[in-house]
Amino acid sequence: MLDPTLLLLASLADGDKHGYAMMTDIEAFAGVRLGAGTLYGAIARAEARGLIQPVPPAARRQPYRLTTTGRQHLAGRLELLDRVRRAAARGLNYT
Amino acid sequence: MLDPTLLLLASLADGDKHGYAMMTDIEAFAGVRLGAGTLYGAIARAEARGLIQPVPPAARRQPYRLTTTGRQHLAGRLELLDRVRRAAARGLNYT
DNA sequence: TTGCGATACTACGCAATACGTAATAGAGGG
DNA sequence: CCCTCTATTACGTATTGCGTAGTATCGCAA
Repeated sequence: MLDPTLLLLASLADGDKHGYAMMTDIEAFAGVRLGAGTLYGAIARAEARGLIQPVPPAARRQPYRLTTTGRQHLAGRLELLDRVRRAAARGLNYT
Repeated sequence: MLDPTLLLLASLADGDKHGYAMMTDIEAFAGVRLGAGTLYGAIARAEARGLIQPVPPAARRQPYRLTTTGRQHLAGRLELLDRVRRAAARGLNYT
């Protein structure tokens, strides 16, 4: 309902992060706490789609980095969402 | 992947519309054409959730209207998406 | 007048995915 | 020593996205 992929990519735009760090970051900026299943599922799918890539792990952590594709995908998605926002603004008094 | 519910609510913010009109409207403002299954499925769910309500039908058309709840839901969702946008802008050079 | 594309929706089924929960395990504080 | 936080894996279910097919009306052009 909230597209965890978008949240995940937005979190990684800031810099490399491992799963749990994304979880807390997303909670901080979006106010939603993704469950483990949701988050790690989305991470696996994003990696399979080439949107993110794993970077050398440290201890129990597996950090990920946005790929160029992922960055483009994120930018495209934000552009689309902005079009939706403008469309909604036609009837909604939303700035 | 694109949350048809958001698109549908954004379309209805403009004024009452029936399914097919939403389809063409959404295609116009977002550039995506939702399949019949996607759209009418999302409409049924949005109605069940009280986000939209049917208004008196004309001929073969069943128009819908945003409820107050739906309008609030849309506004909340747009606000959330704007927070995501700002978060993404931390690392992405996106205006 | 018929044939075709657009309009408008219903129904169905599969595949993807969101989401909750449990299990595992190290680390640090009280 | 226990509890909470960190960090991830695994698993089941329910929702949902999405394609396709089917039905039917309408307008228009050949």
